[in-house]
Amino acid sequence: MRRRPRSLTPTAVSTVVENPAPSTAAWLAKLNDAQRAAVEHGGPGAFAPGAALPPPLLVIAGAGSGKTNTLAHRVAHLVVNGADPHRILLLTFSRRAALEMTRRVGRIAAGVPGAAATLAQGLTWAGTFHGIGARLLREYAEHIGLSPAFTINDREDSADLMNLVRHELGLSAKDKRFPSKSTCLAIYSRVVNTTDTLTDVLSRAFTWCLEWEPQLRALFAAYVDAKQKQNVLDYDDLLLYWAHMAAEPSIAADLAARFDHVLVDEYQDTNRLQAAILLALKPDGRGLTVVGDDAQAIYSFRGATVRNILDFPAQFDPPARQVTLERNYRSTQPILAASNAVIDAARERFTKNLWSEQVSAQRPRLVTVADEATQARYVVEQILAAREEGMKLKQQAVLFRAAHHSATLEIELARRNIPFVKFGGLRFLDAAHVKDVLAVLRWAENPLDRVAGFRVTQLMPGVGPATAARLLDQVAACTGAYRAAEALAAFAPPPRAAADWAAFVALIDNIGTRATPWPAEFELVRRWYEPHLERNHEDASARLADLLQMESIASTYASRERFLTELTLDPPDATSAESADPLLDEDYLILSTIHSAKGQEWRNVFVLNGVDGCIPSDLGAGSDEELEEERRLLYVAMTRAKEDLHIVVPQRFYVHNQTASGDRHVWASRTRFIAASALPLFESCAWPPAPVVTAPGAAGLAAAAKAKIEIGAKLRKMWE
DNA sequence: ACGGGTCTACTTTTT
DNA sequence: GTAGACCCGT
Repeated sequence: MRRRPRSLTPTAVSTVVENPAPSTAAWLAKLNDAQRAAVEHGGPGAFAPGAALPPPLLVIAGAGSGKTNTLAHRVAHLVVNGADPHRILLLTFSRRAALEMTRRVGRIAAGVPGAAATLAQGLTWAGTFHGIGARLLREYAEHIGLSPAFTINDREDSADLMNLVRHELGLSAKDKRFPSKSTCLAIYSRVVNTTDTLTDVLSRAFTWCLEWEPQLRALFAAYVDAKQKQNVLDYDDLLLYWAHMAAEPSIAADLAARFDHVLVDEYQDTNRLQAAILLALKPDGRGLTVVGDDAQAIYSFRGATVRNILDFPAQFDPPARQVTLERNYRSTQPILAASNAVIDAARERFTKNLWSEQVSAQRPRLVTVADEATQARYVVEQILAAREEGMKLKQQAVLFRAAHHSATLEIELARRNIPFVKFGGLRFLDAAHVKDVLAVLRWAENPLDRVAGFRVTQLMPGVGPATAARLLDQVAACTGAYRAAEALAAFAPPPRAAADWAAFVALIDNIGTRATPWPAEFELVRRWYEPHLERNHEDASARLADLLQMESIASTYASRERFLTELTLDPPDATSAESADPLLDEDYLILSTIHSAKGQEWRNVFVLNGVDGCIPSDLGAGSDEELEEERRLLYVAMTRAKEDLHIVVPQRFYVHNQTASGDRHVWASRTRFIAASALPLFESCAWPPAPVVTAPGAAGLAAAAKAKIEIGAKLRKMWE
C-alpha cells in the first residue's frame, strides 16, 4: 500500500523577517535562464492583492527538465512577492503530485527570508481537479441544489448504478446484446469529458455501439436522474458540476474572486471540460500558468486532448507567453538520444529535442531474450547485480504497458525474496470484502445511495435483488432524518434473515445516528461484518487482515465523510508482494505501469515487453491517434531513466485467450517505435549471452538458429 | 424469490 | 484465469 504523508501543511519554520525579497533573489540562482524566466514571469513586482495579475503563461517542459522544481519555485516566488497562499489554486494530475509539490514549495520557502512564515499557514488549495472539485461542490452545494452530504461513486459503483438503470429500462433483453455496463459508462464518461455529442463519440470511438444510440441516450438520461435522486456524484460530475457552477453568473464571480493565481501541472493530460473550468475561473488568462509537455500526453483514452496545450496561447489576447525548457537534468545523453529518436517520428509536436550535459559511454540496452520467463530472470539478475554495486532497489524500477505484464516477474521476485511494491493495476478497493464494509459506511452517510444499500442489504442471508429493491424503495419513502434504520425496523425480513435482523437494524441505527464517534465506528462495522465474511468467503482470515489494515488507515482520517471521499478520489494504488507492507525505511523494488510512472525517475529502468502487441498494445493500434499515443507512452517510459535503461524484447510471449483459439504463444518482434535506423543508438544484445564456441560448433549453432526461424514462420502461418 | 451451478465471452492505461 | 449472464432446483 502506498505510504503518504497525512498532512497537507508544509513544514513550518519559524523565521519571521519582514523584508521583501531582493529583486535578484539569491534563491533563484540555481535555476537556468529558461526556468528563471518562467518563475519570474510577470515581473519581480508585487503580486499583492489588488495589484495587476501577470498575463497568462504556458511552460513547455520536456521530460526531466525540472518542471516540478520550476513550478514550485514559481509558487514560492508569488508568495515571496506578496501573493496570499490561501488564494493560490494549484491543480495537479494526481494526489501524489500535489503532495510532492506542496512539500517542495515548503522546502524552497524555508530558505527564503520572509516566505517561510507566510507559507507556514499552508498552500490550502493544492490537489487534483477532482479533489478540488469535490471540496468546492460541498461548500457551494446548497446554492446549486445539491445536498452537502453527497457521496461519490467510484468507477465500479458508477458501473453498478448504470447496470441497475439498464435493467430497469429493460435494455438487458437478450435477443441482441446491449453494450456492457462498463462500455456504457465509458461512452457516457467520454461524452462528458470531451464535451462532444453522443453521436460524435459513438462514431469516432465506439462504432460498434452506433445502432444503440437512442437506447444509450435514454439510458444516460435515466442514469443522471438516478444519481440526482440518490444524491450521489460520479467522477465526471465533480468536473461537470464545477464547470456549470463556474459558468453560472451569480456564482462565477464569487468563485473566480477566491483565487488570484491558478497553476496547472501536466496540462497536456487535461480534457476540454477541465479547460472550460480554467477559462471560467480566469477568462482573460491573467494569473493563469499552465505547464506541460505535448510529447508526454498519454491520457486521451480518458478524454484528454493535446489540443488544450497546443491551442492555449492563442486563446487569449494578447496571446499567452510561452517558455520552453529543453535542458534535461535527469538522463544521460545516450538515453536522451535514443528517446529523441523514438519521439522524432511523431506526427505533430511542438517541443524541441532535449539535451543533457551528462555524458556516458553506456547506450541504452536492447536485450533480446527467448521468452517471458527469461525476461524475468534477466531483470532479476541485473537488479541484483546493480544492488551489489550499491544501487538500492528503490532506485530501480520495472515499467510495463499493462498491469498483468509483470505477472511472471512477480513470481520470480517472490521466489527470490526480493521485496517490491507495484503501482497500477488491480486495486485494493475492488476486493468484495473491502467494498462490503465501505458500502455500509457509505449507506450510513447517504441512505439514498442505492448501490451501497443494495450491496449491504444483500449481505443478509435470504435477501436477494428483489427483496433489497423493495426495502430500498421503503427507505426512499421514509422522510425522517435516519430513514434507513426506520425503514429497516419496520420491514418484515425474509425467514432466513430473521436471526440476523435485529443486529443489522441496531448497527444501521447506531451509525446512522452517529451514536459511535469516528473512527470507533469502523471497528463496530467490522465486528458486525465478520460473521458474514466467514459465511460468504472461504479465505476469511486473509480478508479479515485486509479489513484490519483498513481500520488503521481509517483512524488517520478526521471523519467518516473525509475517509470516504479521500478513499474514492485517491485509492491506495500500490500493492506489495506480501500482505504485510514493507516498512517505510526498508528497501524495495518499484514495479509500475507506464501510466502510473508519470513524473517519476529512477537510476536504473527496465521496460518489459518492448514488442509489437504490447507497445503498441494490440488494442491501441486501431487508429493513427491511438498509435501516436502508444509511441508517446514508450517515450515516457524511456525518459524515466537517469543512468541505465534496458528495453527487454522477448521473442515469444504468452497471450491469454484473445481469440476463440484460446491461450497461445505468439512470436513477437521488436516494437515498431524503435526503427532500424535508430538501432545504432542502442546496445543490442541477447541474453543469456551465447556460449563461446569453437568454429565447428558455431557453424552448427548458426544452422540451428536458421531452422528455428523457419519453424517460427511456419507456425505463424497456421493462424493466418 | 433466492442461490448454487454452469456456460460463455472477455480481458489497457486511471481521476 | 474470471466475471457476468443464465438456468433450474429448492
